[in-house]
Amino acid sequence: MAREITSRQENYSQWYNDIVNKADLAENSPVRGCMVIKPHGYSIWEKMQAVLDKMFKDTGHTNAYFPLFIPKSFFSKEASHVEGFAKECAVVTHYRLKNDENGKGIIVDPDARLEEELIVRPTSETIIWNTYKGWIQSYRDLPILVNQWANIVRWEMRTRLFLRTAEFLWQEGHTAHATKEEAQEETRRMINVYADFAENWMAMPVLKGTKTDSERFAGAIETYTIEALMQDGKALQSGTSHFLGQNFAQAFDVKFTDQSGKLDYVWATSWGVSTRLMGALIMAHSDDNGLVIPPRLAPTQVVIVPIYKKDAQLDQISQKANEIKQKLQDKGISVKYDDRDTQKPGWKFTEYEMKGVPVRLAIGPRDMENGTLEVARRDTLEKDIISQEGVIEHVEQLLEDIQNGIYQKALKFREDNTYYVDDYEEFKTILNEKGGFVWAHWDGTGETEQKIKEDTRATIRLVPVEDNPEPGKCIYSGKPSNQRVVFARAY
RNA sequence: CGGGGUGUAGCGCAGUCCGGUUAGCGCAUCUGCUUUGGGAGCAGAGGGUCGCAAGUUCGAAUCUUGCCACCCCGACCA
Repeated sequence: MAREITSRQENYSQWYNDIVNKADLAENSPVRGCMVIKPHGYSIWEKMQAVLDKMFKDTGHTNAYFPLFIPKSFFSKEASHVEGFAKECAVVTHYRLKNDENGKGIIVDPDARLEEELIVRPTSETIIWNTYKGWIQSYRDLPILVNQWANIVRWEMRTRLFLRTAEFLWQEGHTAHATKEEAQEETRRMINVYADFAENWMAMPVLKGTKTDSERFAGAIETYTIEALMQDGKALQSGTSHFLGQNFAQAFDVKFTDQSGKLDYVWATSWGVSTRLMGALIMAHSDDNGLVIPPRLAPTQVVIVPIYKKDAQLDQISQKANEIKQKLQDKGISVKYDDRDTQKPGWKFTEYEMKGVPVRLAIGPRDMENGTLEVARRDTLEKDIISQEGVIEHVEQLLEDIQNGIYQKALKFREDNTYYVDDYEEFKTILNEKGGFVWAHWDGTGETEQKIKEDTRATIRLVPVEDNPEPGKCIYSGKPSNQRVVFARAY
């Protein structure tokens, strides 16, 4: 069989592209930097959405929707926010096309220039806080706990499917609170929701912490992040939660009267995860045979493939397969019975392997005689012959084992690629030759952070939030350091 | 936006240096027969503005100029 997926060892980024392609997740579109998310890829995203949405609802949030377009003037109201996003905004300047008088086809009508140009949202803080101004007068109006599922546009120079595209899908939570403490608590609550999702659903271990000044969200006081380690030793920021202080309330003049009758600005948070999680999912678990999806996010958890020569055999096998399918579905397991006669069994095996279906059952004439079937697990590629009698319980257990197994595998990988380093030369060597997370002391200055970045291309992924930080000496400057921070090269 | 590379059938490529039959090959597609426990075999068939535009020439996929797109490596970023 021809090897169609480039191995990770040979060319990691080609491997990634091959997985996206062969697993039918997404493809490039005619529009530069934008992607078409294909049905299989979108199904996985929908599973993620469903789980996250429930988690948001369970923590008291409600969905709403704000416009795609933001008046340009809104942007200039929060200084650091503008600075952060200005360079990557798409701008709508006209509202009409017309036929060119010189016969050159459709052109932008120069008479249809917008009085105020519109920004295609790169994030929605400004339009939301402009709106919240009208919603909030009193402490009785607070908190506001709103989330929206939306697309946003950030005009990126270099794009990669899922990891960085000009347009992407995400959710953005935007909350308003009466007190600083409550907003800070919300910020931490949501980063914990993300960590919970990453670990228990995506089976992807993450580190939690805060961002340094240079890596912080434009307009935030504090940014919390979850960072995962990919198989090539690079970190991937997988979700962020921001404590915005009163920055946006001040910019948009959103005040409320508190219980003592005093007027104050409202406290804010925002938090988001995006279709980038798809990239994380791929690079956390997949192998040289294709995608590996954690069972809890797999659109199809079990596929049943019949093997037969004669139609009579197929009828018999189908009866058994449908029976098993029904029983599995009764347990809440999603099952596909693939009885297409247009593809051969071997073809189907490879196909579902590339697409990452966690469990495959195969039933052939021999099985029908023996009362058995073949069960194959995607993560380890192990195959077993089991009795048809115990198949339901076996599959239920197997799905749990796979979910747990790939988490443990990813965790072990992270542990094997985590280093504690106190010597700068060793620090550089590790980042150059191995990658991974490097815990090292840092003097807390932007200068040092910048120098290390120039030297090694590694950035501070996060500053761990620790109760009893261990002080030391900065790996670069030798100056005193409060605690170790986590360095890595990142996506 | 810098450096490198590539645009030829749905996909992957050869042909381009050195211009010259009807532009090929593999995979995929379609038809037929045989097959079916890890991407089946044989036979046949269909499918092309050679990225776009202009130029040189009797003649351009091939040479010249300009443009566009995509990929890889940097800078910037979720």
